[in-house]
Amino acid sequence: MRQSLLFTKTRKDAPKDEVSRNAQLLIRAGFIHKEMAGVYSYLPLGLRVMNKIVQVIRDEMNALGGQELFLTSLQDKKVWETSGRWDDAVVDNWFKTKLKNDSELGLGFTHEEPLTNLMTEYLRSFRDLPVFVYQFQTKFRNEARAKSGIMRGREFLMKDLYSFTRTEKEHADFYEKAKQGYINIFKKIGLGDKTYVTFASGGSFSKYSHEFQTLTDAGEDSIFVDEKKKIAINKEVLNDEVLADLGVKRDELVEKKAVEVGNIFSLGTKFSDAFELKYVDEKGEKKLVIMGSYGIGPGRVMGTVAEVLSDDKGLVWPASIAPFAIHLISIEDKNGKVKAEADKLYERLTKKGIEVLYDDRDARPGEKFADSDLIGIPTRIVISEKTLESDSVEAKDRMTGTVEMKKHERI
RNA sequence: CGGAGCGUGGUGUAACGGCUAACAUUCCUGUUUUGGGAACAGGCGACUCCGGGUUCGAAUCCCGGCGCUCCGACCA
Repeated sequence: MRQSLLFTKTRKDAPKDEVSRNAQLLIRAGFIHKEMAGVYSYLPLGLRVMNKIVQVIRDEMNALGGQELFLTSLQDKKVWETSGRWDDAVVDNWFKTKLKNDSELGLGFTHEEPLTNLMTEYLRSFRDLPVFVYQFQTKFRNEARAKSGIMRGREFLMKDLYSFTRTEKEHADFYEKAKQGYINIFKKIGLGDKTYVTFASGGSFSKYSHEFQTLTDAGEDSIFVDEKKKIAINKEVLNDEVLADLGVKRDELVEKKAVEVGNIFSLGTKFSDAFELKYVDEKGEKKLVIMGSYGIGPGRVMGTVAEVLSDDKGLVWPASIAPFAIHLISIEDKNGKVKAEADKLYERLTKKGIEVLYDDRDARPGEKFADSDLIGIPTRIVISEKTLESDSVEAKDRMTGTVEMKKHERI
């Protein structure tokens, strides 16, 4: 797209009411807009990144056999009373509202209840299982304190997948596949090196759950990392028993700050029991479905990338989730020759399906370069009088800073 | 929810209880300029978060709200 048409502007200064690096950079570069504490709108550049992240996740969920659906935000009180989670004493971060006739509704903070309830209508036989469904949905959580920019908001997008299986074995197999899928996702998104599969509290149906923790001081969790084994233990569950289970030694672990970018969790029969989600097995017996839940917050992932991969000049997006592949910058001359060439190149690349942000603005080079560094598109291509002399363009890698002159036809 | 700090043009800041609320930046007009946020000239833009109070006089002091940030608590 032509940058002259992009309605957002970059800023030199971050707003003073944002301290977190992710919010400062994303706001300065025009990716997000703060509506109120913990509530951010996504602007065109930010939405592009968000959609890229969503697509990486979606591909992996589909590869796991996931079927995408879209549940509602408005939640029926009765459904939640079935599991006992309507009560504010049990769940303290509900947003609740009312219909005109005074009946109460909630805004979903997760979706185990409505989905389990929905499934009772479709699951009958062992032949109907296993089933894996997922969605990208806005979650609402009335956090006592929002913080860290888009890392912990009151309204945020979440990918949540739920597994419905027949046996513990079937569940465990899928759980492992899902874990691997998550590892793939964070690798593709560019957080692989810094993201650790972390053992965390498992609840009543399994000993452990697994969190995907990305190392950053901006995180709010403390984890103990075993760098050799590439695993970690959440501080909350660190004890001798866990160390023995995992075969790691306390003195080989290093405590680090991290942010939880995903987690996977065995639910056992907690919800299927509450909703009587049963199937008939081969022998004609009714059995409870075994469930699991698997979450990733794309917004939090975006914030984490902004925290972890940025530098003092601005954002640095990995190619897989960058808003555009190429930032084309023209440094114009007097006779309009550069502009004509830049226009041509832009059209050519765009026709090939390459995503290009074309800085065609009537601005000085310094401003264009500064904006380009701030926005953080992986490859910057400069076309100017100078490059035209050698019939080439200059390509610069945002992450490494490597500059290369490329002959025009090679582009 | 407990504690701390802060609310002044779009943004970042300044202003002793006293003149028309100042500066920078952004934005608009024009001239000029074009490889790292150029220069010059002119211009737009603020009931100083809201409501009370003290005072001859409040951005400034007091009280009450609301909002934002940070620390803690919380956090499938």
